Amino acid sequence: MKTFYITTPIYYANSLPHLGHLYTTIVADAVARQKRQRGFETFFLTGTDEHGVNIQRAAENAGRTPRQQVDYISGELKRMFADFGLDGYDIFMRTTEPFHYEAVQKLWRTIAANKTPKGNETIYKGHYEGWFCAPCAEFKTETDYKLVEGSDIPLCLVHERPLDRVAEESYFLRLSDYGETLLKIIEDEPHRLRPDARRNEVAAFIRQGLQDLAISREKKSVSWGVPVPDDDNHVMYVWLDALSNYITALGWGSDTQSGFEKFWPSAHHLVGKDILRFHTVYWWSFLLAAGIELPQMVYAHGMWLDADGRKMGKTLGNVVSLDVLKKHFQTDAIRYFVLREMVFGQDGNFGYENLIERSTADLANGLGNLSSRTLSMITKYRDGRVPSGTIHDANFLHAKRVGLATDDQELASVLAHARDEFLRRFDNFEFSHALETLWAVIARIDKMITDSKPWELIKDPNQAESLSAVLYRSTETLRWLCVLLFPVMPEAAQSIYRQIGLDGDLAAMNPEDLAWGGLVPGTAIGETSPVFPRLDKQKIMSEIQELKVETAAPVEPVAAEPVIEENFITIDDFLKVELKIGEVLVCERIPNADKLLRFEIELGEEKPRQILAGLAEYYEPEKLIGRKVVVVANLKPRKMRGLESQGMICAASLDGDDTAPAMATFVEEVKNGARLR
RNA sequence: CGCGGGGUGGAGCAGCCAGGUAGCUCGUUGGGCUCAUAACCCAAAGGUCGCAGGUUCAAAUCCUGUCCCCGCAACCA
Repeated sequence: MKTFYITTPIYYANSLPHLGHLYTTIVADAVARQKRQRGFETFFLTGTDEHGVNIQRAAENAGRTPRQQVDYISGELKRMFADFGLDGYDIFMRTTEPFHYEAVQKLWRTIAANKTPKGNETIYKGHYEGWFCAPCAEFKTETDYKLVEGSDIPLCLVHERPLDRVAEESYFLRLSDYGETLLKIIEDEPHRLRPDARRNEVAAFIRQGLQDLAISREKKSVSWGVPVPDDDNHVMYVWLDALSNYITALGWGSDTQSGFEKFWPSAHHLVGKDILRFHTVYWWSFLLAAGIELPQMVYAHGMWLDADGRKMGKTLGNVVSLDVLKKHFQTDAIRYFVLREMVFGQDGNFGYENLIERSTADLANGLGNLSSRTLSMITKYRDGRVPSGTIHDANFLHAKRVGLATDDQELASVLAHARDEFLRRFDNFEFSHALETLWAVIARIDKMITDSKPWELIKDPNQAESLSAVLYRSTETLRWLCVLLFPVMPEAAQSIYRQIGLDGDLAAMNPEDLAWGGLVPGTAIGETSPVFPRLDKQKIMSEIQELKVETAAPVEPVAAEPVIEENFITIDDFLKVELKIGEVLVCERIPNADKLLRFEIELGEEKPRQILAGLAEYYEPEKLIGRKVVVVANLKPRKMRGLESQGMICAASLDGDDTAPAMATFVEEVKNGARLR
């Protein structure tokens, strides 16, 4: 039997579910459903990655044990999946499962027993000292962190949080020996890494040269993880532990490997483009080192941006809320939207308004309306029974007169072609294009109905067969669409199917077996009701707005009281800050810096001060020369771009507002060096 | 020359890899129709496919250069 194995990433159990989790899982769910329809024995994996120092921290912050933390998050994720009808997975993998521990340890041993392609030991013990970011789960080099005034501990650029200085014994995987092998695979077997643009990116990364990879941490610094075999002092690095879930979940390394043997050869990983490197360079190296076949495909999809194409983030407040989605939208509409809107592999825009518009245009006005008008006519004109589509010779002329084809052949072949194209596109992960082909069919049927004017045919006894044919063709097309669309919108498809009067389970119907004429004339249609209720855009948008205000509001009063108290400073505190008036003598741009301006400022001291400020985006340097400015004169000097900045220029701006700041100045004449107080 | 993505009618996008009369959705205007969830159908207006070269019988598509926008990185006390 044909098999198919599809995975989402296992989601890191340190934060609550968000749109990204929902999206990848919807895609995997749709693919899995279609493969099942088509007779593939399918295994669909999702789950949580539950180890690492970051989860230890998240647990501490929440006053939980790590175990409670991961139970909580994986519970929330399961609940979210249930809310959105994503219950088709075969395993909810958790890396804290005992069987996973055993299997990962076996993987470690297997790797250690092998040699690299260059004949070296795969794993060796060494020392690593560096700045480590727990959320990223990786060591940071100079270019990956920033230093902040008054602290020797750098911040991670991604997470804006202090790094840990990690100087410890560590096991390393000799990744540096695998670069050439990896490159060759990427070049010779391009289907394993998609889409193309991402493949090039990964290849470029490998060509830069691979560093050996630390694959363990000392237990004393990280205890929450899988122990390294035969060394009590070490715990596995979280990526090795996490990535191997894709095989341990199938039983690799256990007594019963049959699942692994059956499904692994057809493995397809869906990942966000942010974790592609881990799923190719690292994961593939682990597999190569262990002598295990590589997955068939790693597909990196894009990210959802907001309606204006900006990255979603808490600071911008433009994050799509799963609660809002659940409250206001049908899950099938959401599923359709994400699959239709995003060209798979590229980034896409997600706004509630886009979702409403597409739901209205494609689902309510398109598919829903076609179903509605067809079934309604069958009720009114044919006593609720699907009529025969046959037009006999005697009525050919009548049919031709209203522009109706006398047989079904053309439509049947259009549908067959659309079906093939849909499946081909779907197989190729081109969901958006796949769906387009079906909507072209809907438009065609709408046109057939409008052109043949059933409401007039009903008045002419000679056109009885023409009318029946129109209704049959439309209904039969709907039947096809239900089978094809089931993976994308299971509930709606099944609902329309039932309304047509059919009671089979679409999950088990192979679209490849669809044949024109499968709908038996005489079938009594079911009870009809709108499948996609019309959405009132204004109403929904204002409700969403209210919800935002409601949820945002309560935070403030609670925080307000104590904070204000703390925010007062004494006059002594203020006098510590030496604010002086200075005159700009020199102002110029600094090469290779977009934001920095270099100033020389006369403060009534022996020498002018050199001060750097991030104003280049807002001011013409030449125009600032001669201007009086307010300078913080006793700020600790700091180097930027290799130049020392000996103070700071005061300017007004709003937090989170990226409009131009305004430099402080005076209306009256002030002498250089005058102090503000 | 830091890395990547993108510039196609009013808006959002597809087409580009495998050159051959520029397409989709929404919007606008006019018309038709009434079976249908104020829906559906037709028609029209609207594009120098960022710009400049080149290859070619033929370029949105391939090549070279260039400008602009968006992420990321650097830089912003």
